[in-house]
Amino acid sequence: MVACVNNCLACLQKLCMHKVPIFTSLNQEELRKIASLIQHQEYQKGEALFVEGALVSSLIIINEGSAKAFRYTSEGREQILYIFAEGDFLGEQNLLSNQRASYTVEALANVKLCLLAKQEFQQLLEEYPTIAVKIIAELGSRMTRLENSLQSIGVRSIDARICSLLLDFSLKYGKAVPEGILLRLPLSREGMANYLGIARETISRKLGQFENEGLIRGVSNKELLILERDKLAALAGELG
Amino acid sequence: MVACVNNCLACLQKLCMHKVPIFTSLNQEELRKIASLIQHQEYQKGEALFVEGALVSSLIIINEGSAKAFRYTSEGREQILYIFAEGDFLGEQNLLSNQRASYTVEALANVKLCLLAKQEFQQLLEEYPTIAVKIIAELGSRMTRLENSLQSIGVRSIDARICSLLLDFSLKYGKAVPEGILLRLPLSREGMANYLGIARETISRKLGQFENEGLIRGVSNKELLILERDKLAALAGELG
DNA sequence: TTAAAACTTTGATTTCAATCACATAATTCT
DNA sequence: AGAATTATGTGATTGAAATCAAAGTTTTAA
Repeated sequence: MVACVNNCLACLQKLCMHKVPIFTSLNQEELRKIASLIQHQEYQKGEALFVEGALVSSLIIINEGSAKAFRYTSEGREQILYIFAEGDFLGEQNLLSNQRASYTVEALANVKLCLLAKQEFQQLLEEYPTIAVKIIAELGSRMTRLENSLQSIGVRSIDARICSLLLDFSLKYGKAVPEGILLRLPLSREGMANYLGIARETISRKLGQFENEGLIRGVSNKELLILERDKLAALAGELG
Repeated sequence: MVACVNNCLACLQKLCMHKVPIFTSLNQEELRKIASLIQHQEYQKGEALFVEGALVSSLIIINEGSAKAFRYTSEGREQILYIFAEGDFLGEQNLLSNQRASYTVEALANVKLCLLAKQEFQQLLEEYPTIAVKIIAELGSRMTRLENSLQSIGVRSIDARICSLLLDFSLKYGKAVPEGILLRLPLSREGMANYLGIARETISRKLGQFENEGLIRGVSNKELLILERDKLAALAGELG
């Protein structure tokens, strides 16, 4: 018996539920129950998980990979609103208030998703009210992130905004190495430009400038090394 | 008896609870119960309801007046994040996830507040789980608004951003009059500049330009008339 | 493996809003 | 009311990033 339970636990560890904070209040028994309700899907890089205006019918949890959420501005530029990574969930708005998706979400790399159907999700909320509180908390922190973006996009100095972005990425995608922080960029130059609302060429130039100043070093196109984290933070204005 | 109930109902109408969507699922009996828990406060124009970093101990509902939420950018500029109006609530993050306030909130005019203490609020959530769902829904729509701001601030054309702002304001603060929409601005020129992340002088110039073009007419310093809503919307890029 | 397509860098030029400086208007205070 | 303070408007100048243009580079696909 014990062996079996251990076995099951081991198998649960691999599931998205363990990566997502909204389920942390549940015990093993409950998690197992939910696990049986979860569906899986995979998308290739570049595919849309859903598009603006869609009615999303499941809670989507990212189990592997990452995705960007964006809309088009009136100028036709793509404005990126969020980068979702492993453990993030999305689609909750559509499930709880019946709104249509307010942005398109597209895979930045191949992604594996865990899906929880609307009905099951709503039932779950009734059964475990603590989940609702967790969701409110998570939405709160997501709002804080959005507020940060809004603030940093409101900063006029583009240098500061780019530094903020690099530091942001370093927290999520960086690995400490002897020389500094090695960073695998989730976005292309164009993507970063769209995230910050600036021109692609400007990112290139600024990154080049930072490299000349010895703050960073380009390793490959998609990887860079942060050499002087502190100076970068100072440039960013200690915003985070 | 009936008279008494009517009386009580009449009195309830005046309370903030009726202005705030999170309580709409409750019946009269329940509302009355909550009403007894509510405290009142008033702030003068310019006073801070709370400052960034504070531990807010109540759910705050705006019963009259309006307030701005802002932070300082690394450049020392005030970046406005939200304008709260009658019926909006705030402070829920601090109550549910014990975070400190991530912005300062300051009265734009004299405001009357209804306060619901943390304990009572949490108890309420347990008693009426539907309130949690309402809150999630409301947070969702607030996020949508933030996303809109983020998108519109990401729009490079400043004309478009100003038009968006005017149209936004017209929905909340505008009255239809024969000539168009009469708008009492909740923010000064400087405030608008801080909301959009641009210079005060630029707002002045653009507003002047729009007036020359016949899109708007300045009535007084704080009031303006939108003459050509459609053209304004076209300039805004139909964003809303 | 090469060809094509997509992405990136770099340079030259232009544009538009920030800044500076000051005049004018509107509020607030006593 | 009148002075003081604060907010707003306008012109001149500057500067930084957008745009345009074109050459490299990397990735993808055939």
